[in-house]
Amino acid sequence: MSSNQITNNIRKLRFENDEMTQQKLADKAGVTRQTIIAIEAGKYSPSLTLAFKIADAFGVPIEDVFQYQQQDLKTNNESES
Amino acid sequence: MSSNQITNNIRKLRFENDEMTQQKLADKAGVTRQTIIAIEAGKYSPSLTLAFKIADAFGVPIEDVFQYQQQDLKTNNESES
DNA sequence: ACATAATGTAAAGAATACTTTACATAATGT
DNA sequence: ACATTATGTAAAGTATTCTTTACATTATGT
Repeated sequence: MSSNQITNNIRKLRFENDEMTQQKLADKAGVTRQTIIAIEAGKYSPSLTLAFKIADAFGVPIEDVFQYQQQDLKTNNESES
Repeated sequence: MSSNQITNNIRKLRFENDEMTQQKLADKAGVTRQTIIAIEAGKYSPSLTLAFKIADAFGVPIEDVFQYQQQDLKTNNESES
């Protein structure tokens, strides 16, 4: 239940950052490689703390790494573009 | 151990947003009032999903609500090969 | 051929986030 | 005085995240 509403660009960012390995990212973020694998694969979403650490590892804001797919909180009409 | 490294401006943002009550914020974020109380008081940090929902409730990016106090950033040179 | 590095799956247990229920207090309104 | 609203504490239970361990596959180097 409550499947994951968060997508991410971790794989893309790893390759853009000198092909950083999952292990290297795990070290930088202070978690295990398994955690990186699971999050990168979208199996579950990280804690906010880990999200900050991963974003820091790439030197970008959280929003550049993770995107929240809001399904329907309510009809929040914000037509942009 | 591993006490919370995340601070937040929820209380300030609530009052700036027409004195939004904790209950109202909880409704908007889809969690219970207890969860809002605990996070606002810094008892624990939210999941990334909830962080996004709370930021959305105020119409601001996550960084405007939550700040990561990084204590020791890991040096880059420890698994260089 | 063999070793090593990088990625992947799986599953049990520990740690943390979140819910539910219950009760308490101060402030406001009738 | 009484009811209602907003905030707070606490504690037990559920759900989710994260760790630990083990093993598999593909690619690269010697």
